[in-house]
Amino acid sequence: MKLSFDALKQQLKDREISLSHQRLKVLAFLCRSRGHPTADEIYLALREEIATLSKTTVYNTLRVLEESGMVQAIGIEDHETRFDLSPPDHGHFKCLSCGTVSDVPMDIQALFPEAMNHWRVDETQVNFKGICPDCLSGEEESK
Amino acid sequence: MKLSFDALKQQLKDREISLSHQRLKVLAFLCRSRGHPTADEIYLALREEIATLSKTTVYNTLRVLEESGMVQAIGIEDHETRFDLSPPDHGHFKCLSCGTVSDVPMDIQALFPEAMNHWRVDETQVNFKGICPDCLSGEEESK
DNA sequence: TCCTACTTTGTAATGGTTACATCCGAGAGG
DNA sequence: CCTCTCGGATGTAACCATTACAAAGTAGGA
Repeated sequence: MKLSFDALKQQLKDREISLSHQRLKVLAFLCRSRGHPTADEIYLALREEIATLSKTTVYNTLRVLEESGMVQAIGIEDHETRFDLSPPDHGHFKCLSCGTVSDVPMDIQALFPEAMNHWRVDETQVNFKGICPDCLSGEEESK
Repeated sequence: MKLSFDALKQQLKDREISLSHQRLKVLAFLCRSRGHPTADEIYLALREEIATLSKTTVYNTLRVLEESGMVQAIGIEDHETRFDLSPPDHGHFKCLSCGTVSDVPMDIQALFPEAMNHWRVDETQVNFKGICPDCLSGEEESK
């Protein structure tokens, strides 16, 4: 369900964000990344491609992408922000056992109560925590 | 819709958590607090009553209360955890203008997709961000 | 009173994130 | 080519909420 890299490049152009080498790399990594990487994971992975990459650049880039609406910061964890490229039409589930963060398909746009129509909602996040099927079956086996 | 302080004290007893002076004070503060205070706000407020209060104690207490299920940690902000005493039958809304965090009544228990019945869900959080009515009307006036 | 376990306290460390000063590199204009 | 300019990239240092740890206090039981 991810957008293609070329489509993302076009989005950058449309928003008049210059397509620097580093920004394209961060975007490409988010594009091919299955999970929801942290800033540090992005930094460590891209460092192999760009030896001079700075962590500040990763944070700067993520902030630019977030402000432009192309990337969403997920606050499902206590001391780490994860980043998601997908359009915000789903929730997130964090497994407390293995730590994986998965997508949960659902219509999060329809959640805000209509009765509160005097509020302007810019962003909606739905976060679940629990145990994923893999870890659940593992627990049963170990009994 | 908050629980009474006495009911909370009884909950502590039921869970075999000793009712130390500091823990009762933290609980009482959460009880009479309208908003969703941060650990630091709790610390600063209670410091006037307990001069020797340590920040570590506040964090320890909040962790005990959270693990017992009496308090919920809200991760709606980037670098600050807020704490909520109320039962988890509502979402939260953070105003990006004034920073207030409000309750949003809704049935968050029914959110998880039935199709994912192999997942064990322990916790659900729904976080909205946007502009509250007060700030919206303020913006209009300033035009 | 002594013993033991639990709680509180204060300080030091941790670690993700940001501020800031500096450096680089591409494009504009000469 | 040269130089000027400006946005982006870099690295270091700082920030700050949170946690680890060790020491000191406290309550209850024998």
